[in-house]
Amino acid sequence: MQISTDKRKIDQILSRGVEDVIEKESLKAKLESGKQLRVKLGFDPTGPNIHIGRAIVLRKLRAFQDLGHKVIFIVGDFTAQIGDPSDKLEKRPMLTAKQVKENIKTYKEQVGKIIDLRKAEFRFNSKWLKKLKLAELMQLQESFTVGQMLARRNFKERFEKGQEISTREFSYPLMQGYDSVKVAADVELGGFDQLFNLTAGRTIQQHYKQKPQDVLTTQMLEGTDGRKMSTSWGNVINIVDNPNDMFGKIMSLKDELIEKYFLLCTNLRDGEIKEISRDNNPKDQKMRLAFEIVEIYHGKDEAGKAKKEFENIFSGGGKPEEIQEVKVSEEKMNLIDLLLMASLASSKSEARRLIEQGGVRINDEKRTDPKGNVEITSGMIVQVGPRRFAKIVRN
RNA sequence: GGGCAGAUGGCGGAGUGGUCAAUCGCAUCGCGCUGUAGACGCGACGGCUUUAUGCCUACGGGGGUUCGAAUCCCUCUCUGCCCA
Repeated sequence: MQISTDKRKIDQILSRGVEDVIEKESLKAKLESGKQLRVKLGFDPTGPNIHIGRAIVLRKLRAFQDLGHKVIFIVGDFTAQIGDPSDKLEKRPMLTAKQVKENIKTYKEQVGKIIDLRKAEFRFNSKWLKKLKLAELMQLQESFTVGQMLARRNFKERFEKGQEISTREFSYPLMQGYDSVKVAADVELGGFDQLFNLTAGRTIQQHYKQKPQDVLTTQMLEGTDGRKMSTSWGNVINIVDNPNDMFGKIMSLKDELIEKYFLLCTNLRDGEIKEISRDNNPKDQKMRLAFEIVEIYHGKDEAGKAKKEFENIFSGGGKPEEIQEVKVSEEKMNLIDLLLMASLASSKSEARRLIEQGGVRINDEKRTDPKGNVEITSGMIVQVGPRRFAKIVRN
């Protein structure tokens, strides 16, 4: 495989969406040398889905691959169980083997949406970490002191706040570093929150008489509401989200984040992004952004459809093309029960509240009587709020 | 091993014997407005019903005191800090 040393591409790799490079000169020289590099990236499958925040670094990995370098993707199936303390200001729970297995199911497929797996190494770190003997682990532990560990910001904060830190959490960076040794990485990528783990890899490689890897960290992407992107916050855009959801979530993005999303999540050139943000109001910028991102993961056709759907429902107040159908056998039903049956409310109290607050419509007609009965006709549309629909089908 | 502090709703965090289904903030949901599911404003936000000064469940688990406990006592579990 021919290695590209195109200066502009290298420059782009080292700058766009990049937070920090250690050591920049070294990495630049390596890239320009024309030698094939071993570029490592690892994800712990702590959840079943990869979101577009994590995709940033995957896309960066892809950029290395496009230059002809060897890409090594590591699934942290073992480390996921240990729990990476990096991004948490609280203790990270350990996952069970079963949970991890469940999460891994579609991982390869998701990663394959971004990098070319045929040319990549795809590895599981349980393969070597599981076999690690206690004596070996101790040797590994010898490479770090408690002081060094506590220098890390989130450990320090937790320590000072009097929150717990288990020594198990100290082992995490050691294992990640050991991965680097095992795959003999020249470069490791990661989100900026991974900085400590990544540089730990350098220390550990040297401990094992390898040359320390260079480290490239990418910028972190906030979730749609401006807070850290996190599944538990519900502000996450997953790369497997269906086109309509993905489009809609991007439209709900905080205005201040538009340009950042363009830079980190799309392939548009820097200049083009500047033009878009100069010439359009935030809504239209977001329409474009949403289109670009959906296109990356679902293709142009789907992106076009999602755009239309969005305009139809939200700009036009229409209904979606596909509405979930609910089968009903009664001729007449209490409105509350109908909402429950259609999963448009999770309890009777909630259903009642929705009705009283004027959020419920049947065939576009507002219903405000919580005790009211509804004549069931096949094909009738029950709507809650602006965007939740169900189609009733008699059987 | 000893001492001290703590465990409250999805999260943070008030509340120290009745007026507590529990102030407030975040998140969520509805309505209005609009540039959209953005921003802003208003409202709701445990469940159930006979919608009521109604019933049930809930303030880490169990037991007790009391007419009455998230609040007091005992005990268990978990966590933090300090001493050894």
